Amino acid sequence: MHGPMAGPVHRLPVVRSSFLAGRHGSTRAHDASPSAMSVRTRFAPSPTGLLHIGNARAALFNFLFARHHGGAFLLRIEDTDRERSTQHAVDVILDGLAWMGLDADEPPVYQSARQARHAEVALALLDAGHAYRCYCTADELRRMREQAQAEGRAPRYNAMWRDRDPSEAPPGAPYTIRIRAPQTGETVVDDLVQGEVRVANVELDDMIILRADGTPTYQHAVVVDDHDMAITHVIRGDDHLTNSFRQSQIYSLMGWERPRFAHLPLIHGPDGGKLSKRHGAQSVVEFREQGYLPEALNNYLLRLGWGHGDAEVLSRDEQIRLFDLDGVGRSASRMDYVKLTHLNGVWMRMADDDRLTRDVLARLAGQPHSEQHHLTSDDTAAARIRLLMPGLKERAKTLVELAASAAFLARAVPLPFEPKAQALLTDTARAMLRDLAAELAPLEPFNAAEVDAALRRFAERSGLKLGQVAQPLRAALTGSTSSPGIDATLEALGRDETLARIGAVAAEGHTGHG
RNA sequence: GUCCCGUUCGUCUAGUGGCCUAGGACACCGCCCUUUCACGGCGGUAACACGGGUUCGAACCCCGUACGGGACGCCA
Repeated sequence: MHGPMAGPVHRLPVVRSSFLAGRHGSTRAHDASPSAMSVRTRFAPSPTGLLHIGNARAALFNFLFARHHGGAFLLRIEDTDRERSTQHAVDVILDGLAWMGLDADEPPVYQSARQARHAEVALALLDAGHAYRCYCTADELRRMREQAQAEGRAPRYNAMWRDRDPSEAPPGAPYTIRIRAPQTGETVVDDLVQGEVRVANVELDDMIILRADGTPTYQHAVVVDDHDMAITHVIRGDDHLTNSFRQSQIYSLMGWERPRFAHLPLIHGPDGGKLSKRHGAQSVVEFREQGYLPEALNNYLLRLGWGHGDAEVLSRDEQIRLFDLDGVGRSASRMDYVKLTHLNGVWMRMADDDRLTRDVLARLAGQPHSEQHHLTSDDTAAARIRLLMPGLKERAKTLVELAASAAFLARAVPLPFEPKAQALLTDTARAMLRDLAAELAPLEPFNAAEVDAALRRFAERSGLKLGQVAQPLRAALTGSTSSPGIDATLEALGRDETLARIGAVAAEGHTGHG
């Protein structure tokens, strides 16, 4: 029945209805569901060594849609282009998805492993008369397109082998298999985002489904795989909208039920053009390196092109509860790094202090430090950073900023000073700090409350404003003019380190002008 | 070139014929809080692309124009 190429049937495990019945009570019926079947979505990237944020957003929407409807989210690696598809490229995608918290519910499907099945379906179409052999060479096709375009027509295949007898072909000549597409009427796709989109069938030509070397084309492989994986909703980028017309034809020729389609508007750069390197990060690994939290990137990507009332900051649970396709906009949106950064600040403030401390430590360890600024032992630094983290995280918008703001806690005297901090350390300030040290030394316990009380006491006695005491002190202890509250900063540093740092500055002033 | 899609503050959006003298968020400006810097609070500037219809009434419905985007491979 099938041609010689038909190999073993790689039919994927299709969900058993018993498995679905009564699972998680609320698989409520929804307009978007083609039938009573449980929702199954997929993310199908081709491994190019990059997880672009456009793709990441598509993955997120597929994930959220599946979860919202109590269905399954699957992953398929479209690695039919063997040259570009390395294991490393696949790992980049897997890592990125894991970091984003978008785990698939079943093991990933590798498209390259399913070529026999793709060929089997193509041959079935051929046997049924829904497809035919085309003996045109690539060169002929190219000329055909050029001529059509020159005459103001759409660059299409002219169907020259559609009704010719294969015996007219040169013996032994290589051939491709083309679909016998309808030449009249129109193909309609009722897109869940774009609405009803229709195109006249004369605009579509007889596309190739099996190449001369027996491998499937993208359009064909996608349809066969989506069908075998029992995908109910194909949610992908807008750039695939016209593909869905051609893919629809394969579904109807095979007599398969079509999935519902949802085409998401694309993400542009801040200037409205294509997202490119000069705009900033484009891939999720870059965002991770630049100190963004996955919660923030998820939240931002969700709100880019989707809205639900005034909701701005959404946890994963809220996202799942509120997400649906009717909230997706129809126009392209621009990437706004500033807003992403703001959202990252919001999520950092809500983040767990231990987790942030670990990340900061890792970032500090990875950064080269100049030789004259030695680091204290990791344990001491970790304890100080963890203690001050509540104040630190309030002042940073990325993990990179957070690490930079925490660096002073990991350093040993002498500290590097910012120019503004240096300027605060005048001779009078150094003298004042010597007196202050005497006030601080006996504090017991050496905590924020005691430090605060001591500073106020000292300022009043010296006839100084709090700021006149706190700012030079901050400069001496941190090398900078900004930090968390000075009382908390002292507590994090501890008595010994506080006095050592004041001493280093005071002594320097003394020798410098003695 | 052909086909398809889109258009509300600078940006992301709410809005599905009367609730809109168009709401929220980021950014920006001002004030408050304050030991710095942030956070936070209060207030402000700022938009329905344009032109025709339909309707008692239009940001919302229809048509056209302009602008923007996407697709047209033996790539995915």
